[in-house]
Amino acid sequence: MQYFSNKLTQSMEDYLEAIVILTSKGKPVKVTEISNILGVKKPSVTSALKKLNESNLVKHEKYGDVSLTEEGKRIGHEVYKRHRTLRRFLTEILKVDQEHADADACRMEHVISKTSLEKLTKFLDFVLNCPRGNAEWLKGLDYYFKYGKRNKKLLEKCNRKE
Amino acid sequence: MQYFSNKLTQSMEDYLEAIVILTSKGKPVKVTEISNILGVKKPSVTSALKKLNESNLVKHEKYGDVSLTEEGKRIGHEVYKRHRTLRRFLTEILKVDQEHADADACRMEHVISKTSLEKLTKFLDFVLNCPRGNAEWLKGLDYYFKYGKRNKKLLEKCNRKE
DNA sequence: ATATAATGTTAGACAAAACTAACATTTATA
DNA sequence: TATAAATGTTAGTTTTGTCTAACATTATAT
Repeated sequence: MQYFSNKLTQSMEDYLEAIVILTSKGKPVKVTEISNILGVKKPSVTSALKKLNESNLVKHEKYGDVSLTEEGKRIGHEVYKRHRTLRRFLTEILKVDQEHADADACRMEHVISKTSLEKLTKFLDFVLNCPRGNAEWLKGLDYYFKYGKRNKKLLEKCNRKE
Repeated sequence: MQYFSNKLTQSMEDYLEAIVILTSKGKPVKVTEISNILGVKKPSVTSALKKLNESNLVKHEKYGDVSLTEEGKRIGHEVYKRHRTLRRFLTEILKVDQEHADADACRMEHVISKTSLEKLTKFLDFVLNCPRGNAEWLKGLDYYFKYGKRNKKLLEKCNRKE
């Protein structure tokens, strides 16, 4: 039995997330691919895998393929979900380009609290699955991003007495 | 002449930000206070100040008070502004409590890109300085946060043909 | 089947940023 | 003003996570 309560470092979370992503592609996960996806050299990967193996988050034998334990999977997926939520906010609400959105999500995913992430998720649920009112509102936002000022037409609608 | 293009580490940004905040209180800035505000021991502060002094971002002589150079001020204020923007989003849009909002902002401020931050700023400008339409929209969001579902009354309004 | 390429590991160096313990200086106080 | 308390520094250790160089293993291809 082991205690997993000790928080993982950002770096270790990155490794787990990368393995989740690579695993989802169906092919066996190799050190080199992790190295590429994370932009670190291979010895760094070997060393990280050793640690994660000792923490029972990763299964990896010398020269072998890499896979996740149940707990590793759980954490990796969680991190990846944080990533997707943040990226979704950045691209769909803030209209940040893919590049920046991904890079930012990749760093913020390690530091946002559970509390804030839950709220962000709700926020996205609310805004993006809306019958109609918010579509209107989002249109206004798009316009504001594009032209730096409010769309008069939409504005009038808003101001008008109901 | 010196090149400041080399990115500062998160830690060094934290020190500059802390000094900005302490400076704004009017009293001379001491090592101990920086130590308290950042939750590190005093030798860590001394050592950080030494580095920042060498990079011409901080003025600090042995046993003396701490102050910022122009460049240090510039960077420190920038970081602090990022912090405030993020906190504002977390508290005013996501309704995250002060504690979490501050902690999260404190970490995210170092990793969010300029691009995303600018968009976030615009977003807040748009949403929070709105004549009326968005106030309505925000009310809906508040309700959704509170009760986990949409307010029927507000919803009807949204759906109704205009 | 063997040489070569690709892949993976080991060992050891290094940097950042924290820490503790011990010492130095400054400030406050009796 | 002498001494205690508060404040600050130095030296040295530790942790984490990189890296390079050299070596080991596995896969590929003639």
